[in-house]
Amino acid sequence: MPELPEVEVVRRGLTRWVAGRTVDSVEVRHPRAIRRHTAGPADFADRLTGLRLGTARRRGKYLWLPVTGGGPAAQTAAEGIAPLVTPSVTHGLAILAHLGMSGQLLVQPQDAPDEKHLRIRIRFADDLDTELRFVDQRTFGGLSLHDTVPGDPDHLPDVIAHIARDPLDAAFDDDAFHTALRRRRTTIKRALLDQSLISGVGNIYADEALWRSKLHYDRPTATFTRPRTAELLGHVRDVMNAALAVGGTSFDSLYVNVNGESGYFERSLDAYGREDEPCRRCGTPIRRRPWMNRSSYFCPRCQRPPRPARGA
DNA sequence: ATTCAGTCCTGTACGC
DNA sequence: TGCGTACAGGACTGAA
Repeated sequence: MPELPEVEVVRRGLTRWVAGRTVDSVEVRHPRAIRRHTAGPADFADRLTGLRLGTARRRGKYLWLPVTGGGPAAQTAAEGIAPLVTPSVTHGLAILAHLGMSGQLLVQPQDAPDEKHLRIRIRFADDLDTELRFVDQRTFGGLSLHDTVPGDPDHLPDVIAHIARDPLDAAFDDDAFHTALRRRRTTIKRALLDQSLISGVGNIYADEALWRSKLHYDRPTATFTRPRTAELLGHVRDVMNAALAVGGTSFDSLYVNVNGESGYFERSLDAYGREDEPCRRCGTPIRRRPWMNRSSYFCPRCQRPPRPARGA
């Protein structure tokens, strides 16, 4: 499942292979893949055509491409003629992407066979002979076009303004996170998955960071001390950086790769998916517990459950 | 305001 | 073999 490290790999690939290119045509093959674009598939395709893509950005698991143009200069470019004036004024628009559970953004030769779950195809007004494809088996992900937050240097799409910065963002505020954590009346894994508190952490990296921190997923956030929060954040960053280091090997290829090809999941996970396998610290079998319609993996010895609250 | 259950989707694995 | 069911699970929605 694409979480922050995988999405970052895609971001780099997008910047390398499609930034600076101008959209020539858009084909929406499955309306659900643009369901967040409420004006519908035709509007999405029409408005995207002629726009020039900027450098890909990321916050947590969200990706976006700020776009410029749409005016006469861009139309000239769409006809394959070099524009006299490069459009530089932002229209305050960005293409937002979320990969969901199974989404992939692929840069493919135009004559490559369609993938079985190809949802959106974007062709460009140049002679590079490659196109951008959104492929998504389960259609939890999608693309959409949005206004950006006025004055935001990263051209953040307005619809994700509520998403917190992620722990690899230089502007992530550790102290503010700790304060917000203490204020919540919830448990630590729920908090880690709350994208308005900290973004980019999904089920896999939550379990991994908790295992590294020797913390049980049901520990109340109100019990967190400043050092404990700092240690947890350190482990979140470590596990994400480790994944990024492995997953980052494939972005050099033509393919903007997304899922699992790094092998990271099979080799390096300590808790997630390891039910009944020995804990790499103490040898106790890892347990799986149903949790919020999914699973939590943990070591019952290293990660002791919290003492039940009095009066419970 | 905050918390949380329900919902969307499809391929795979598994028991009978 | 085929059928039904559980599971993978991010993020939005709406209710409490």
